[in-house]
Amino acid sequence: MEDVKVDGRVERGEQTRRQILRRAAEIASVEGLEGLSIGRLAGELEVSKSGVFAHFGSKEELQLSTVRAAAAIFVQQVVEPALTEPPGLARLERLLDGWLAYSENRTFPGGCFFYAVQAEFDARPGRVRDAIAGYGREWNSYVRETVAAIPGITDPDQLAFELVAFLEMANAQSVLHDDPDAYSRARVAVRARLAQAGTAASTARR
Amino acid sequence: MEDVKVDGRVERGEQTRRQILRRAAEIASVEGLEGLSIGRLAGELEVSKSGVFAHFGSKEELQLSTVRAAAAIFVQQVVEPALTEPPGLARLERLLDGWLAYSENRTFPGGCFFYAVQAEFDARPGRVRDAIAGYGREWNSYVRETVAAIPGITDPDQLAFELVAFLEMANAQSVLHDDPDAYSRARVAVRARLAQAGTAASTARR
DNA sequence: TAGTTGTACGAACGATCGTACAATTAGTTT
DNA sequence: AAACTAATTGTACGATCGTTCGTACAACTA
Repeated sequence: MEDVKVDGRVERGEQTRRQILRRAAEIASVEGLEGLSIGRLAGELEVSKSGVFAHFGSKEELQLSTVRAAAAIFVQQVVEPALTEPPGLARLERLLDGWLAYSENRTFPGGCFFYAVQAEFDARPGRVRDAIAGYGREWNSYVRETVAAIPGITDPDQLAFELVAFLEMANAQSVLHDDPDAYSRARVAVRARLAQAGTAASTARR
Repeated sequence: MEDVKVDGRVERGEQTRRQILRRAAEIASVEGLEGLSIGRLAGELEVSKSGVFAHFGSKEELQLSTVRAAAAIFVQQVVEPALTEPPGLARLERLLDGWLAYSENRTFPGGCFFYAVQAEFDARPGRVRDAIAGYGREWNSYVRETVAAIPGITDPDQLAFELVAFLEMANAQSVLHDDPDAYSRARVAVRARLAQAGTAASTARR
């Protein structure tokens, strides 16, 4: 085994850091990354304000670390389960179902973390926006490639655009209007769209 | 003519108020309704902080007024042009095109005002959220009814959900990634989905 | 002309923001 | 046990937040 940390001090520090970031991601999914305040975070976690601050050195770094932490949770919750399926339609369906479950289960109390912070930072320049946009591109291209691995798909870019649109719409409607039906509408939309793409593919194959 | 305001004082006040709200809606589309600060607004408009404050009495009231002002602009920009078309497919297409133009033209510098503030307030209770949710419901039901007015449409709720999803996705992608192609993808998606609904309708009619 | 109303202003309020720095505690190494 | 190191704390700072207050002045009414 490598990387065995025997130093109890840094061990404790890393645990504190993890707790901070977990709570930070929860708060940010509801109040946004600007709504995140170091003082409030410290109060809720019952640690000192300077203790929280020392872990990151600046508010921007706290925001960036929060985004990274949320991305790790997203990958674990949505992307990794889909990787157990073989490439193709099965993996795509698992991916989309996983996303809807991730949103519906309120992995983050405010619904999808990235929906919230994307809308918050999409129009203001800076490192936080760049990080969010980077993860967004990664997610888009992962969906596109998963779609493209299905035989007979003609326009994976277009199809990925539409599928992701259904997911985000479900999240938005559910959180804003407390409407659980949004998810079933998204599932209906996904199923119909994939069926359409499937028949188009088999028609083109003739 | 009714409502003739001859009082130059309130006339001047209303004009100031309009200027404040126009700028407030612009700022909020980029920085959010919480990013709106009375001091900053006063600074940019070169009026006093207390002058701005006096118009609304509280920050929450300023936010509510800003939402109402943005809604009026939205209606004028998107809803009203569609009303010149007769109910049916023509009106729906005009409505969706109008929405995409409203977003693409950056009527608000941060893209669609309601996309921004919806994501900001969707998970926190209060009067601002209620107002935003109310306008969201109005918009959804207006799209649904416009869809339902097309002969042969079977599930207007589902179709409206999908169409609005394409619009919001285009706005989100365009603003975050500076990707103008997002709008053409949305237009492709809308056209294909309407064609699909149309053929389903004519098939069912046989 | 005298009195009243409405808008805008400047100054100040307590609270909270992010940040800085020295002191302290806990754990590791000699 | 002493020296050292890393995590955490307490105190303090300047800036900005929303809000309150008394005032100035223009515009209306009588």
